[in-house]
Amino acid sequence: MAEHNPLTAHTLKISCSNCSLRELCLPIGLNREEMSQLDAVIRQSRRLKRGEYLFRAGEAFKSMFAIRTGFFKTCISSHDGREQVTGFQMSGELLGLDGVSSSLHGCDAIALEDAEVCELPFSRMTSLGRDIPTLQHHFFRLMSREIVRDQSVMLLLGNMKAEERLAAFLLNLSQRFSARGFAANDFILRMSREEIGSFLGLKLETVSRTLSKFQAQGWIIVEHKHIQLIQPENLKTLVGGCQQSMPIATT
Amino acid sequence: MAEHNPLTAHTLKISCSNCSLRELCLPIGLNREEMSQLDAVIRQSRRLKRGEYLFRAGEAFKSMFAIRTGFFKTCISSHDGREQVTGFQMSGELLGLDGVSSSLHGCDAIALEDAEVCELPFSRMTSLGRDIPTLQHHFFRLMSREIVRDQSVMLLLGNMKAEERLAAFLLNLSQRFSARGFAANDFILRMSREEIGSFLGLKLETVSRTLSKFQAQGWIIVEHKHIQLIQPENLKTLVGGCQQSMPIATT
DNA sequence: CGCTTGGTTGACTAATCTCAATATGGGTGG
DNA sequence: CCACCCATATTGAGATTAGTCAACCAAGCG
Repeated sequence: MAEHNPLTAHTLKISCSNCSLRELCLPIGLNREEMSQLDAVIRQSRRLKRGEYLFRAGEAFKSMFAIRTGFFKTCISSHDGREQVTGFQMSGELLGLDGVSSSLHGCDAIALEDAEVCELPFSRMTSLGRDIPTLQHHFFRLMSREIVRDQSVMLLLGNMKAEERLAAFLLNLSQRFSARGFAANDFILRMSREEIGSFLGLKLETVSRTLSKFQAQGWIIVEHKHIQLIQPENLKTLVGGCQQSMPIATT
Repeated sequence: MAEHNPLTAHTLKISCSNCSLRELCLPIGLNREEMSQLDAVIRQSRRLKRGEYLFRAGEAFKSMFAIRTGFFKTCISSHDGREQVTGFQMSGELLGLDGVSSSLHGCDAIALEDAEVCELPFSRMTSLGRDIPTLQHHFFRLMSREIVRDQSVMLLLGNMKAEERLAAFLLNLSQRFSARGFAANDFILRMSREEIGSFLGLKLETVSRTLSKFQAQGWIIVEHKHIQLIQPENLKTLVGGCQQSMPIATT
């Protein structure tokens, strides 16, 4: 599956030693001096317990957050209480990019399990970006990647049927877990059926039914939140046709 | 309707004299010297005829484009030919922000009427951004605003019914026309029913039927592409509950 | 160990899609 | 300038999908 999968969140490649993700620095080619400047800007990590808010829609935006460990959801809510989950984020991904536009956070970010994040103060990052062009460019790319991701979700929500959405969702998680060195075909869902449904534009019953259907077909095994992909190729066939056809650079 | 309406595209506030949108420069407070630097970077405008592609998904990304006149759609297509319109852009708005992430354009941009755009070479804009912090910051805001817009569309596609989507769509157009000094309640649609449907995640027949229903209720008058909002307040009530509840800064 | 929350399943309903027939208008070429 | 044609839009009827409501079950937690 391509890296810019419909559901992939922006991958963080700027983290540094403070975040114990030092290796991810190399791709953007910072030298030792620049690395230490970056280290100086990144604040010590913050711990959250399951269910805790990292930030809420409407709060002042000062920082982005890089996830070291844990699993998050972001969501926006409408006046009458409907909630739309806009994404699920895991370690190595970045939260809060939407806050830049208005200096207010545009969504809630909630930990779905105990988590640890690094805070990246935005103004210090941008001024550092002026000294380190590769860093600045990298930031633009991260934001742009989020736009691309969102548009793929629009494709999903606008064009795909329930089964296709679920299949795309499972394959996306699979791909992201495997990119982090976890098993691609055997993982634990961190979110409820309702949250999956909200993200995919489906009701929780439909999510549940569709998972059962996949299981009945022998494609997956569902044990509560424990999912095993037995025939991921069938899921891929299902999604195949409705994926984005754009040539993708794997940068 | 709030400025960060579900469907509002990023508004361009960086244009300058080359684009004959000089007044829009002031909000970000560039001085005379900075303005002329910006002018030097912006390329002469390019004209497109209706139906022409400004860029295509997969093409090398070198520039963003500011729309001077005309009306565009952006869309992504899936392997099996389904097309998702991801947005409609009008004068003063910016196209191409999604190309930064992979150095390839992520969508097609097609003129829905004869149009004129300014080209903003990306690398020159970013290096200028390093000299002019306000400009750099403004770019981050524009990209972030696009993320916020996309997420509102996700809310729309994930949670709203056909009537709510159409109402939100009409009100959004109304608000954007009026922001440009055109009539808020009397305008011409530049796009087909099918394109509206693709954007809203509906079939063209549903779009047509829903418009007819609004007309039967006396809320609007539909004459082909000519739309008049007679009772916009009823449309607002319809959308009211499902709008984003986030406190919005009007910056 | 019972309670609460989350998940599954079934029967029914409502919304939207699909297919099809029919209009309508704009554009083009004679 | 007009007539024709094609693309676009409207409307209807029936099929299909997903949503709703409700019952039941299982798990985790105090």
